[in-house]
Amino acid sequence: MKEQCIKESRNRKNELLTIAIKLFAEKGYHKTKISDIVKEAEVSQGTFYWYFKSKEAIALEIIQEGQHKLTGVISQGYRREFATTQDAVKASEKLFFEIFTFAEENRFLMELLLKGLEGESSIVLAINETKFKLERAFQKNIERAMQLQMLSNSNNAHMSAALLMSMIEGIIARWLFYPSFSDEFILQQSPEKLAKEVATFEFYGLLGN
Amino acid sequence: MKEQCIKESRNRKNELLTIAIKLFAEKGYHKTKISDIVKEAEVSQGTFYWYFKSKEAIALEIIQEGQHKLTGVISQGYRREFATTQDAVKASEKLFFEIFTFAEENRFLMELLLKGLEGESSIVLAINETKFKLERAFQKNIERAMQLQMLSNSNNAHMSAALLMSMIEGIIARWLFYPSFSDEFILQQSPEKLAKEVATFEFYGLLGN
DNA sequence: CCCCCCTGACTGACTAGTCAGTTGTTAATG
DNA sequence: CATTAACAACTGACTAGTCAGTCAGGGGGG
Repeated sequence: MKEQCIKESRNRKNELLTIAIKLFAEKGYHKTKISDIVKEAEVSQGTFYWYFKSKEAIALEIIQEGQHKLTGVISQGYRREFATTQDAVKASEKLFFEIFTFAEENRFLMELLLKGLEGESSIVLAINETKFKLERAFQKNIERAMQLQMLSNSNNAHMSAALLMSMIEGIIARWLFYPSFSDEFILQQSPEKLAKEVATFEFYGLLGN
Repeated sequence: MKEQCIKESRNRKNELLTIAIKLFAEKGYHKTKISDIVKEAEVSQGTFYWYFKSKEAIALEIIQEGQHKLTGVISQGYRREFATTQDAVKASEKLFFEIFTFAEENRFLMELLLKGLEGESSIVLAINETKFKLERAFQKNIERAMQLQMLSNSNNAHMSAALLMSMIEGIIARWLFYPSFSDEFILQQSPEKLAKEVATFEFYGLLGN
């Protein structure tokens, strides 16, 4: 009975979270009213404030959940041992594939993390922290590859990580959030295809392949 | 006298525009109040509405001005004739240098164009249009290089343009808008250095150079 | 006297957050 | 078994603050 109660309440909270993620992503933080959220959840406004201290609080909870999930995805991708260039490209491709798949499955969450939420500064901070962690993971990976002599030491890991992260961000944004933006080309691609394109570009640039 | 009058009024309008650009970039669209803008311009709120129909209107005017300026910068960069790879890299570098310099000189405007303004949908639309035009210019450039046999036809101009644009966006954002983000590394770079790094990566990827 | 530029107090809509009260369930007590 | 208490989950009308946009009026040049 008690179990039942707790379970029920968990669901309520999750319902609210899910709806909030969707609405924030669709309409933006400011344009999403608490009244919109509770209307869609079919609860009263008071109920919202039973589960969340404020509008800012629910946003932060969303971001933190997202950060946790995302870091889980990329933490798999750390390089451990030497590999051939071929293997390295394949490994990158696999990591990108996983990121793109995650993005596709968590479209709204991803939209929030990448677009930014434009809310209170605490929210912006939390989002930047998430991006920062991701970028650092890429950087570590590149540094490791340099140590292992897989990449020339003339590479700048910081810069390359930033460029890589930018590409991933940009492709996901064009792919998922801006239909009608890139002439519907990127829109139609599968995660596999996108991962392959990005990984190839990452290693070989315009001239290679 | 009339000249004088018109000139004066032009100045007022420009003052308001400049201040609005700065505040929108610094605090975001929603957090910038009309009262903030007029306070800094030392005019009354009524004056603002003498020059602009609404808050949305001033934002749109800002975006459109920015779009015009920016397209001016990149329209120089169109490729006309065949060049060696070396020359192509140099040309890219020069274009990026110009874009980065423009960004540095128009920091706030650039921040608005890249970060997005999160305002009314008409504003978002105008911004996306601007980005779209830029990306198309890159694409045209790449296609031209392919026609001229400077690049392999296995390149995907659409995709490459998107990746390139993403890199530029990302680097500018890290460089100008997020101090403390990238460990102060990118922050300290000159436009020349950044242009060189991006151009190298563009052509050679991680493996090259 | 008109018109351009400007004033700033005011209004009205909007919305995050509150609160007094309701319901239903479990637990303790006599 | 009835009674009481306690509490968690929920309700929705209400408040208080915010802010885009208005308007009646004022000066000064032509």
